[in-house]
Amino acid sequence: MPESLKKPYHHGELREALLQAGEAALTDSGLVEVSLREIARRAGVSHAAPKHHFAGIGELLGEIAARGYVNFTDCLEEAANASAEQSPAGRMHAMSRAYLRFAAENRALYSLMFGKREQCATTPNLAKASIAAWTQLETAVAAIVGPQKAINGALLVWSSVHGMAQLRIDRKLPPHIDPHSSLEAVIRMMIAGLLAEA
Amino acid sequence: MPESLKKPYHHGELREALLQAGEAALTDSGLVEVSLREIARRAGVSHAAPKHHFAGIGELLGEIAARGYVNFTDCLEEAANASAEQSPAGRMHAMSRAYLRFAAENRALYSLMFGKREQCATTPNLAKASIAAWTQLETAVAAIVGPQKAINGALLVWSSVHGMAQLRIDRKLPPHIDPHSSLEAVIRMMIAGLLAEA
DNA sequence: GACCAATATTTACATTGTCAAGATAAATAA
DNA sequence: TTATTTATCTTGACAATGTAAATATTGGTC
Repeated sequence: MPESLKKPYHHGELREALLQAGEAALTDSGLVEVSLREIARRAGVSHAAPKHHFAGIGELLGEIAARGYVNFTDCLEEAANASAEQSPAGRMHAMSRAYLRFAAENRALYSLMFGKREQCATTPNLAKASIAAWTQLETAVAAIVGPQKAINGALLVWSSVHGMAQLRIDRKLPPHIDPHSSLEAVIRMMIAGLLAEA
Repeated sequence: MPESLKKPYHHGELREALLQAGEAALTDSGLVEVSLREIARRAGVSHAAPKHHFAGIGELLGEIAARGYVNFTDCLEEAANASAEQSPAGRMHAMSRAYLRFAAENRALYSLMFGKREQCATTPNLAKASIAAWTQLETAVAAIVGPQKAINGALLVWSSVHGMAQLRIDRKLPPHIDPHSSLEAVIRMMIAGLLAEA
């Protein structure tokens, strides 16, 4: 074996490599099946190597979730700005659609971000990123119902969209329901509920 | 040790005992921590004894979830009938409140029922009980928006109430939010969204 | 060049879920 | 009543996991 192919004892970028391997393992194996040892295998290191970069699997998952939140917030922002209808309600509709789309396209990551794995540790990065997401939502809602009722309004929005996303991911909806075809109607009703309060 | 205290080799009612021990373990240890071996310990039998009554931990959890659904459906029915306001919207409000109450009082069981543990197997009992719950909800919604729009309406209701319940259980709401105090307002807005569609 | 701290590996241990092989008792048949 | 079968429970084993401790290797610093 030539010297140039021998893998070095020190990885060099292991922390970043573990985060990426973790994200890949998440989409491949699913949230429940993913394990610290498997992530280490994917990164090509021993099972105990992650210890020097993360206190445990919880911290690793927490950092992955934090990165997920950043991406998530960007997606929503982008969708709102790209919306044809630039009224507050129109922007909210676009954001809701983007929310559900993100959840459908990142099932395991979404479940991790929103509590399906209790091992996931609330790291400072995660706390910051998740608060940013909430603030974004609350701001968008305030543009509809005013700052006074923004909290309750945001709770309605988040609850309905999160509930639908999670029920869909977990396949807990009865078989005669096609969530995709009902999606627009549910968002419309939810916003109607907001407007009634405004 | 007197003969009368010596525990018999055969339990006699192990299946039922395991279900009850499982429910108890669920509320004590939480959904994530609960294990088949711990349930067996609680029931006072060896770790492999459950095998003769349940194919695996998934089946045991599935049966526990099924019993949870039955209890859940009863709670909602009872709340709707006990409601002072007997209009369809009033009954729906009472049911929503009962839903959130059930979730808050049975956190681990609720999370089990609604998909937080993928190991949970969909046994025939579970399938039947969960469909009954959905039917109950859809009927109550149909009384508000008519049978035509009942599916989408029920999806809105279930999504918002489930989302709020799960976010609360997982403590994923930002600290400045007190879900309990927002509860009534969110339910009201959700029903307003329904009525707007009617 | 010697030393030290950071980073990886190896080994070990307590858990878990599941399976296979025995032990025990209850039900059934002779 | 007695023998046999069958259901139930225990014991022991296996692979897998997360975590911790001890060891090896390397890069940076004096």
